Amino acid sequence: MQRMRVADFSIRHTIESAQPLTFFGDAKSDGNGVAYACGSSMIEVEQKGDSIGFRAYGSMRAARLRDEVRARFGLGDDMPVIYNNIETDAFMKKAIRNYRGLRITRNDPWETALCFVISQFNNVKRIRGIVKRLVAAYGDAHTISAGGTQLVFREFPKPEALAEMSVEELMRHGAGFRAKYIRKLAQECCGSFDLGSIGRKRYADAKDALMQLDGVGDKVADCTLLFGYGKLEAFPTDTWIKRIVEHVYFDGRKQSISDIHEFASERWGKYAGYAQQYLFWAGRNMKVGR
DNA sequence: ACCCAGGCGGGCG
DNA sequence: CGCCCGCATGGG
Repeated sequence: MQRMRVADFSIRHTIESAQPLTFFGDAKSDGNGVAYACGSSMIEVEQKGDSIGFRAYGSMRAARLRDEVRARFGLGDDMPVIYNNIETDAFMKKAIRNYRGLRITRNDPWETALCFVISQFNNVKRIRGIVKRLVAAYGDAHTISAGGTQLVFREFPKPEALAEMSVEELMRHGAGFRAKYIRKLAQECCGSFDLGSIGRKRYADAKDALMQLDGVGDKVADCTLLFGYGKLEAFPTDTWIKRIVEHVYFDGRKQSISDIHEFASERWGKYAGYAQQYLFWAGRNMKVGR
């Protein structure tokens, strides 16, 4: 078990706030830890006060594990600077007070894109169920021995595994009308579409490229850029964010999606993604506009 | 029963 | 362009 001191970090808020880890990781019962598959390794992270402990089952060197955990949970983000930039008003101030330590996680782009393609016109509980059934059905299995007992886990399914499944087969896991998008996304990602090149583009170009994919629109592209590529200026605008922004900043007046993008970009700039996650989680838990 | 969910593509004006 | 509609499925 390695340990690391952390400031301005809450693993609970981070893993509960409907990020990719919510969809494929398993939270500890007390909410202060999570286990997730990272390639062929299983990683466990838990938090006690201002330090985290973490370990990997499977072949992962200590230095690589440390880098993975640091990157995955956004522990390199300068939270005092970010808070200073997004604490623009009373609502944001309260959101930061209530959810301090919530970080933007950085996940595998393929995993992120798939999770958010599944998220469309769906709810968090069902998204998680569908993702976990896909992992159980199509993820490569690994057995690890820990203290005399054996543990089996499955890694996230590779695009190659999903690409060869029929739409009907994928629908058996409750994916509904998204099954055709899942299949096409998988085929593209193990075919001509280069997910690696997206990260090297600037935000606007990367978004245009992602939106070429069938089933990836404005919102899924922004989620993929934020949680998969760490592009913190992305401001995913779903029904919750739209309603919250209209309620908090426009006195309830309806705004278009592009109005909201423009507003967020002007107000929070390169940290709009962080503002979005605090708005989303605080507003959703307060049922703003509901 | 009815409504909605971290939207998207297609068709229309 | 902007607007409107249908869409699989299951929980509240």
